[in-house]
Amino acid sequence: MAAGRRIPEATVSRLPLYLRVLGEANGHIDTISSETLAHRAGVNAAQVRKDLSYLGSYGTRGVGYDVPYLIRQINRRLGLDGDRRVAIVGAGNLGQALASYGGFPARGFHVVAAFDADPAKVGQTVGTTRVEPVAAMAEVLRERGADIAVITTPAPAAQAVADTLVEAGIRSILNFAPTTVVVPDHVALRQVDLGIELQILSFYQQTIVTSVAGL
Amino acid sequence: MAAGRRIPEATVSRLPLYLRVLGEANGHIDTISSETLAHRAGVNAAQVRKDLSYLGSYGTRGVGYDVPYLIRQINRRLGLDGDRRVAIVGAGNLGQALASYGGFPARGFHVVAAFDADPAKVGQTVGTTRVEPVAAMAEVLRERGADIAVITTPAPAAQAVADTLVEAGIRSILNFAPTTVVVPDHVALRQVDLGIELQILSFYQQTIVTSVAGL
DNA sequence: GCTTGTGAAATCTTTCACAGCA
DNA sequence: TGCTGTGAAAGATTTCACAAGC
Repeated sequence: MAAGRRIPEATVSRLPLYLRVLGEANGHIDTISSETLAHRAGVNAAQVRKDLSYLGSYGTRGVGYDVPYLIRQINRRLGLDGDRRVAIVGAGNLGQALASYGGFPARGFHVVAAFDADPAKVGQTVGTTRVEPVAAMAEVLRERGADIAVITTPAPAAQAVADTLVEAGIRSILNFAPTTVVVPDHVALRQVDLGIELQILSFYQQTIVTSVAGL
Repeated sequence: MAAGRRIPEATVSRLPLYLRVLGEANGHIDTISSETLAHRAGVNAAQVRKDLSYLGSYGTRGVGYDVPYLIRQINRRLGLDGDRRVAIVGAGNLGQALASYGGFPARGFHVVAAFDADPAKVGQTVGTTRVEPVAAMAEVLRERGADIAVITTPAPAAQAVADTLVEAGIRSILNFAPTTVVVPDHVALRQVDLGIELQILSFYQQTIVTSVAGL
């Protein structure tokens, strides 16, 4: 295979999962086999080897993969080596949960702004930032150089918020509002719907250990 | 194809998405074509037809699918016709966000219990229930007949909580804690990791409109 | 005429199995 | 000897394209 190849989508969706397992192993062990990594990630060892082979030949036969080195390679290939600046729109419970979520800084995601339409919320502190009024969004986003926006507003507000974000130059949006938003083609959008998670869980009443997303 | 067949996993993961689109259309239109449904769900029309064909032949040629009827059929096939009783463990911001999330009752998910280890939180009201102490978990779960548990605790507490839930007879667990928990084979587990969502979003800086989960 | 339902083709993904190297 | 890297086989999923039915 070798380093230059385009990575299949299915592989991309598993790499962050490997990253999590590797992060947990890092410091405890120097080297990890495809077998162990696969077991902890809940997938097949051949799959791990094939997935990693799309990045290049970073393992050592007879030994395994060097943990910190592999972490760096995956991060690099996923474009996660630099830091990302995240803005949260909607300072309700979910917005606050995300703003103060400790796992973000460790992965290079920094919450640089939070917004809310409710004047009572403006000025409050969530995580490490102050809540700003939605009216100031375009200006604040530009000032602080936000890369990614997370929508945690009620459904009726979501589309208008998305429009404003796109106008302000945001290129990646993670939408938690329980409604679909429409964005232009150059914007990456991921819709996270917990209702759907619960429905799928209900359907699979039997052992389906699947890592889906990643709080 | 016809009704009796086993539904492919990929189809199962899309049915709740169709359900959401259909729910939004219901009341506005009587009938929907595979084309329209596909467009709103962000997938291909042939895919919608193939997916729905696993449920049986519920469409009408030249017309489309009857919206309320199709909703009932999908719900029935996913085993979502009855109500589900949900318990939330961890009454922090995320737990509170879920407890008061309006989309749950509409989909038949009722939050019947909430727990927290912090004595200061016990007795508070989240959504429509009172927060109970973690020590009372087994008893309260049985009393209220919870089917599904959602873990929204900090990472270090997650495994112990999962163990208690399993002992108490819970068969489906949705885990939001940023760590993997291990459960016996008869328990359905879904791990939702927002960090992974953000990482994948960062990688696909170009138009990828994907519905993943469902808040 | 319009839209479903579905075999068949094309594509993508996973798994196997083993040669190759430390 | 042990474990990676990878072609090739097997399996799953998606897309095509069109006959069938309203």
